[in-house]
Amino acid sequence: MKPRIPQSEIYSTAIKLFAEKGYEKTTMNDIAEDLSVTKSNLYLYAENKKNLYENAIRFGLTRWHLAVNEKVKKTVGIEAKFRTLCFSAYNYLKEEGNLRKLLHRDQSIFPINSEDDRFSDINYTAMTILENLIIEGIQQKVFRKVDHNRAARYIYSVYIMFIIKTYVKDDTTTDDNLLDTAVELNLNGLLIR
Amino acid sequence: MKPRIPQSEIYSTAIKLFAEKGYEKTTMNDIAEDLSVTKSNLYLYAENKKNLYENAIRFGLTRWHLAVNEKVKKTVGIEAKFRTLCFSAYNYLKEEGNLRKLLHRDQSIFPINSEDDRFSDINYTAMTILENLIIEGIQQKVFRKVDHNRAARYIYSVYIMFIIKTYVKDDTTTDDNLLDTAVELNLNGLLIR
Amino acid sequence: MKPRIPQSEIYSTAIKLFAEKGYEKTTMNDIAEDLSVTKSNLYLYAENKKNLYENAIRFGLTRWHLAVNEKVKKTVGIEAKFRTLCFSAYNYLKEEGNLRKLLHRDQSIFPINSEDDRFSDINYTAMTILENLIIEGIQQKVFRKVDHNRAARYIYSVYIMFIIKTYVKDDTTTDDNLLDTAVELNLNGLLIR
Amino acid sequence: MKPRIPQSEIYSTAIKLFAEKGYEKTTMNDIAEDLSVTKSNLYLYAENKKNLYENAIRFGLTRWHLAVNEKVKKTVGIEAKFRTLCFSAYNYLKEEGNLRKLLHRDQSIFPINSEDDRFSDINYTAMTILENLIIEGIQQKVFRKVDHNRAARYIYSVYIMFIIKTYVKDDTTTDDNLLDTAVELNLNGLLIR
DNA sequence: TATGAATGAGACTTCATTCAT
DNA sequence: CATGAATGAAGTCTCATTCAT
Repeated sequence: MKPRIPQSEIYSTAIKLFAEKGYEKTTMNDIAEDLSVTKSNLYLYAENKKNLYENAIRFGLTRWHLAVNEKVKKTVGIEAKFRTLCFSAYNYLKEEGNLRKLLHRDQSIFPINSEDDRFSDINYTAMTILENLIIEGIQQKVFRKVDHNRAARYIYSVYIMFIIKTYVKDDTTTDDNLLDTAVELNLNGLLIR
Repeated sequence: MKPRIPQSEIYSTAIKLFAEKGYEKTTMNDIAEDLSVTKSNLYLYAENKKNLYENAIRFGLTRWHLAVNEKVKKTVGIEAKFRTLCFSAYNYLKEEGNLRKLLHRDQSIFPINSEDDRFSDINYTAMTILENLIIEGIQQKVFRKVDHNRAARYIYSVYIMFIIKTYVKDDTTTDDNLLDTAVELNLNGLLIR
Repeated sequence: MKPRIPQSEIYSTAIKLFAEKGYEKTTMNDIAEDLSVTKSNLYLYAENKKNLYENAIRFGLTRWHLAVNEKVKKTVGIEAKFRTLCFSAYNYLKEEGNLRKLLHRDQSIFPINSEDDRFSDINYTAMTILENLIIEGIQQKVFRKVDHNRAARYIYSVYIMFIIKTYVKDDTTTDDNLLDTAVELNLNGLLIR
Repeated sequence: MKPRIPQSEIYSTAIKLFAEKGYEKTTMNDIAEDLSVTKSNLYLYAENKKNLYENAIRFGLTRWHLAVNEKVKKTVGIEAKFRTLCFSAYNYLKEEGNLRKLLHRDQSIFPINSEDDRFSDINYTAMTILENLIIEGIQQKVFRKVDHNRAARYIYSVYIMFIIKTYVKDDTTTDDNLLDTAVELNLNGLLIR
């Protein structure tokens, strides 16, 4: 008998298909077939379509944040951490094309306003990492005394938008320099001269 | 007998509904009803749903660009023109909530890369306005010698993203200062010091 | 183009099929096919399955009551009216096998308690005819002074049950004498000796 | 290891659930869960759903009849036996709400005609008790010379129907007087004056 | 004996699109 | 031009039943 399908596989597949065809055009059957499983079997793992969609995104975002956080932790120094945060988040999506495409498709995943944010919990943790970095920078007199919460929210969403849009299709051909510029720009904006 | 429905009315209605409920959730019937017309009658004006969607967007974008262009033409001086471009585009969307919501929903309307751009022709004209402004600025030695095409593309999409995301829901409550900052930042980046 | 299907035809067909196979086992497709119509077309006439079911019953009951009422009106004399009421109700179902089978299947159509009666409005009119008859009989000193409401409710439901259960399958072979006995028994119970 | 589940427990549970939600709406899973058993395990005890349903009813009816028969045996005198039969059958259902509700739901369990009676064997024994009582009464010249078989069948089903319909919902609030009246009425009909 | 997993058949419902009038 | 009616394809979801362990 086939082994239990791991949730991660289900979510990965769901992300892949939702990314490729969009929520509406992706049928539960598509996902089931891709998993070499019957549609009804898929319903053992997913309560319903919407649910599967949200959970898959949750799964993808969390994995992304974990990876980024890992890198940031290993870095020393405020400025360096800031750059690591930006670039590792960026590079992760370079690999995970499906997640990227999904985020690209469904912009509502990252609302600039925390109200009506279905993933506020996840987005919150991510933003908190950034905010803490800014706070730390301010305390260390590296950053200017900005409104750290607003600054975090702003930079967070700008990067998200930026990252998502910068990539092209499936290939990862992209203009890294654009990000360089953007990061330096923002970092500069924060630094005390 | 009911008069021929003007295309503009059809497109406006389509934009409104697609904006409110999204492409998939909006039915041809919804649109027809809103126009006080039967579904079958609507098919006299629109080849099919996808077609109607694209044409409606085309219509909306064009009207937007025309309005912006009008304002820019009336302005004198490179820097002033640049600012007018940004702010009038922004303000237009403040009024046209439906178009804004539609753009918000379907991010693929503004791909950063011209390939796979369904509206490349329209976006192209818009970007050209910007690019010409930059070229003119360079010629007048007001702007630095940047890659004007790339700069235009970049600034164009950043503004688009920014504008779309900055608005909140239906109300037009927004943080105008954020745009101020962004505009000045970019303008500064272009100017020769 | 095929003409609009009359509602009565839809209801008749629905009654037939629901009677034959029961609510759950009857599919919308079955009904549609029997009407030589597509399933989706059927949905133009019926909001949904449950709805169609209830309305079909409503239709059937109403037609039944109208027919009975017609006969009663033409009859003279309390006792005669009482008998006409019982027997014409009985005979009608003899013809309308489908309605009978449906009532047989779904006993909840005739709850002895008016609460939770989905068809209280229809059942009410029927019972009222009976009750008025009893009231009239009491006034004319033909019937004993019974609690006319309770008596009506009791007799109504006993007859219903009786009538429904007495018939056999499709053929109308039945023991008319049983009804004779029952009617006389109840009539006797009401009469002043 | 869990002990073998007694059949009686399975049937009781099945009756309970079928009574509450009806045949179609009750899933094998519901029953299994209520028994704290897996669905697949349930299939060790029940061949299939229909089968389980019928056997559960069989079980319930038999237990009912046994209880009633017990009481009747202990009673002396034709008339008294007749009353005991009616009232103990009635009172038993007062306690066994689930069985009652099930009978209420599925009227086909008691067809007035022995053909197409799935439980003819069980109903037969019950009716036989009644018929024998009538025969005995006739022999003792207490009852009139009626067609004992027909009388038994008639009275049996009227009582069944009556009993089932008289109860209200879950509570056992009911109009006992109605039954009194009915019993006396029928008994009167049988007695030699 | 027990069970988690799988499945196939089917249910209801929605809609873009066409067609006959 | 206009439209009511019809349709077909597809979509989500449920469940009795079986199978491999």
